[in-house]
Amino acid sequence: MSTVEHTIKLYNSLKGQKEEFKPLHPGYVGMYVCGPTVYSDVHLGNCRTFTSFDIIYRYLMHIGYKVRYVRNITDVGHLTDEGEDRMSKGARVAQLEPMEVAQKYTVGFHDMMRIFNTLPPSIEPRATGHIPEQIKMVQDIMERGYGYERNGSVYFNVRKFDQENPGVYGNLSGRVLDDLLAESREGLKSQGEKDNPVDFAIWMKARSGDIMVWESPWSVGFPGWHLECSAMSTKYLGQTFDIHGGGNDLKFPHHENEIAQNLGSCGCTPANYWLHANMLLLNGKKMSKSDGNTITPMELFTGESPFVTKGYSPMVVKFFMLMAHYRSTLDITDEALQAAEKGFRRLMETNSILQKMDPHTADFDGSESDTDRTILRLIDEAYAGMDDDFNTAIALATLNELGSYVHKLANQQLDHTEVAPWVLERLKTIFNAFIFDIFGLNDEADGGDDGTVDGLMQLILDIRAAARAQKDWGTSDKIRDGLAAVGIAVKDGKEGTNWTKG
RNA sequence: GAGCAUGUAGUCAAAUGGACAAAAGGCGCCAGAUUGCAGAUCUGGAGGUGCGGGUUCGAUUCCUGCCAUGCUCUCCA
Repeated sequence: MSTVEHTIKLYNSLKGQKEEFKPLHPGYVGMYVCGPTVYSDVHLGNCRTFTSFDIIYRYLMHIGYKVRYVRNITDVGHLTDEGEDRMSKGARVAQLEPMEVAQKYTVGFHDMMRIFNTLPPSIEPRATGHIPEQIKMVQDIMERGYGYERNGSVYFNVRKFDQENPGVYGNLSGRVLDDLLAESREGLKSQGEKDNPVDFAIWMKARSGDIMVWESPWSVGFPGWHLECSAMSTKYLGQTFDIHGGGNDLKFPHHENEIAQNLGSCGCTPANYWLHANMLLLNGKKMSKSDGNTITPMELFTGESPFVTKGYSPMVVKFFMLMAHYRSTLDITDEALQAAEKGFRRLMETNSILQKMDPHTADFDGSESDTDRTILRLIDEAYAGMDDDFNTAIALATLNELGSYVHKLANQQLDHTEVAPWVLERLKTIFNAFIFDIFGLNDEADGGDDGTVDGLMQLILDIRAAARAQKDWGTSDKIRDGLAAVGIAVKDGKEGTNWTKG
């Protein structure tokens, strides 16, 4: 039984267009997202990808889906440009056990995901914990004739796969196999033991010095990089599932090879919908360690970077990400972050004003005003934005428009009777839902306070109000300036005096 | 070198084959209201579809060339 009333449209990379989302089982969604390779600190770009999919996860749940969200940890098999396992290399460099490296960066990754207030996935499987499943998949692929062994390593026969499944390989990334073959023809001489340069390893025989190795029917070795996602998505979501996500840069070859492996092992397409989050830029350029155009999440938070004039809190960074659509590149600039900081604070304050409002039931005449209709229309627009490929930019813009009604009410520029009690209640519910449940923001300003500060502030502001009543501006301003010095902003309004921290 | 994307005010960014009041929204800027002042808030305003060609009654949107930027591939597991 499905209770989901929303029709979601999402951009399917497989088709290159938006289409209506139809889950395999009504009311349920299976979603797999390629997680990090834990051999170094998490990259800011990864934070965007996982934040984007966290919001997709949250939204699907919000509208009533039961979602199983699987996001893996890759801790073996992903090789560096020099052909060394990334985990092993990390271990060698730091003189640690590979599992120590994996543990260190997995913990760091989890910490960062918590800092960004993302929900943990339903299942977070590790590649090293699924070696038997991966070996089984290699066997299945070989049985179906798409794998061949060379000196203890096993390769996936891309050309044969393409001949028997025309149009599949390259479809996701918009590549033509013949072009790939032609391009790599020059490299024929150095293709090693592969029959064809486009073939890829699904099992690698260990070389001397490799430390992360397992027994297999072919050799002591380790699984190929792309295999773990195929094996683990199959294990936890089934041979065919709804959504597969990841960063845009994984489209080729990683996701293309994943599809080939799944089809090659069981003859079935893995995911119906492929979603790809786009890249983060820094000052209009790609982030790159080699030319110094890069910033880590921690540097962004602390402000210890030449690219920012100050630190920006995790929620500000997250809010900044929400201002763009997940499928667009997003350019990080100091100015844009400052804008996001103000926008975020404003939205949170608007919400806190809204949540304190009482509906005016006493003098409500039961009619529906133009304001009511506008508010309801804007709420629908916010949902319509999210329904249309999770467009957080539209949802956010709509919340801002709704916010101006909140302030008009608070300033008595709009009469309370203009908003029906039930409309106000709905507005309050929707604001909380979008900000906290869907976007996963949190109010950093009121964290960890037991009410002492509230009490103190009340006392101080009472004293100041008394001074102001006497037109004692000296005392009034001394209090305001003193509080400003410790980071508390005092704002006088029609309804009395407000204060905010930060 | 190849494939695929993207290019929207000062800035980040959304949307759209048209007309409407009107190409969202955030930040910045200007003016007014409010205020003891400041802030916040409200109202109003200035400012934009990279360059050229094509399709169309009409193009920011579709096609195409150029330029710029990005991703992937070009060596390999």
